[in-house]
Amino acid sequence: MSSPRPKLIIILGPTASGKSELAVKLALRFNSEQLKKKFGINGVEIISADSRQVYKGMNIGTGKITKKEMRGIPHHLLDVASPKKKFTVVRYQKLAIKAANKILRKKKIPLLVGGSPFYIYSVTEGWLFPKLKPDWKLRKKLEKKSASELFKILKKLDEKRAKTIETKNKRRLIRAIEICKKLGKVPQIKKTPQFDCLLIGIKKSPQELKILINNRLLKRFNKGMVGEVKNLRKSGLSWKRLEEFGLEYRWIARFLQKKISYSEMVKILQKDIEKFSKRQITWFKSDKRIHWIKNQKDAENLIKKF
RNA sequence: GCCGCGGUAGCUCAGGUAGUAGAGCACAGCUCUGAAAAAGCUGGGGUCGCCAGUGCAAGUCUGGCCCGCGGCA
Repeated sequence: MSSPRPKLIIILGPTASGKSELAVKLALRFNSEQLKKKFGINGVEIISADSRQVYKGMNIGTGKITKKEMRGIPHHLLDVASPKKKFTVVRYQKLAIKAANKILRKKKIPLLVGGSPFYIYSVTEGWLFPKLKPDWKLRKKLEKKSASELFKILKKLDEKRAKTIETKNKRRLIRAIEICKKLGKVPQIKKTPQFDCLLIGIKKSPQELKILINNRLLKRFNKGMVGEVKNLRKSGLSWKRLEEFGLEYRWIARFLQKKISYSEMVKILQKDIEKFSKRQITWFKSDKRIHWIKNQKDAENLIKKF
């Protein structure tokens, strides 16, 4: 047996559930002299686990925490990439693990906070992704083929992977083929978890969540979210790129292109964010390790025990 | 009152020549091996406006009635 793994606390939950705010409150609490002494730590720092907040210039639409709201708590992995460039989960994983270790070296506790399940689990599970960068040129070529054609190609290259892959999901099929072309086969994924994780989930009823999403959306528009997208456009982002970001960026882009009206945009966006939150919940729901909490006190108690 | 057009899933609508109904959206559930706020999958739902007629068989043909929309008077 190796020495016990360092501790990592994760705050997760659907969008608009109040993760960022809770995280700051918890951090402030555990930064108090009393608790620092009690647990023999130097405090807490926050690492964002959000696949869109990593981009510079995407603030209102991603609900990125402001300097003021941070209340002096250091936040990592915000604004670490240009929206012009593709940022992927492997890059995130690397940076997040690096940040966590840096925090631990200061004898502080890292608090991973966010709602991007794929990103969160890449860190907690320590997935070892196939060591192969995306080949965008190849992808573009394969994109022209139909799903069934792609499936046939994959079946020839790697029958085993073909058995478990979704036969109509072109994006996944293309990635699998990409891997086969370079590595022969799609390797089975290995896990090397590096941290001892405490997973805390924020629980909200569907009705509650719907209201929170709606109110937050209107607030974002009032804060100038449309202007933010215009600025991104001005800085050289294509409509296609904005489309890729999804949700706010996708629908505002369509509105700015006059493909939909303002009221349509607001209505569709509201629905789309609700659907997104359901997808997040689907992902978390099957994870029995998550402790679902109702309030800050529950979280504090869990962390103290941990 | 007359003439047109329409009444099919919660919504918008497809359904030559009759053979017990489909699509998109919505809703519900799910997947996740370098785009993950991405990309996909599965499912529940309809006495086809009402009544009668013709046919072995009627959203589908015939007649009547009801409702909505447009036009004429």
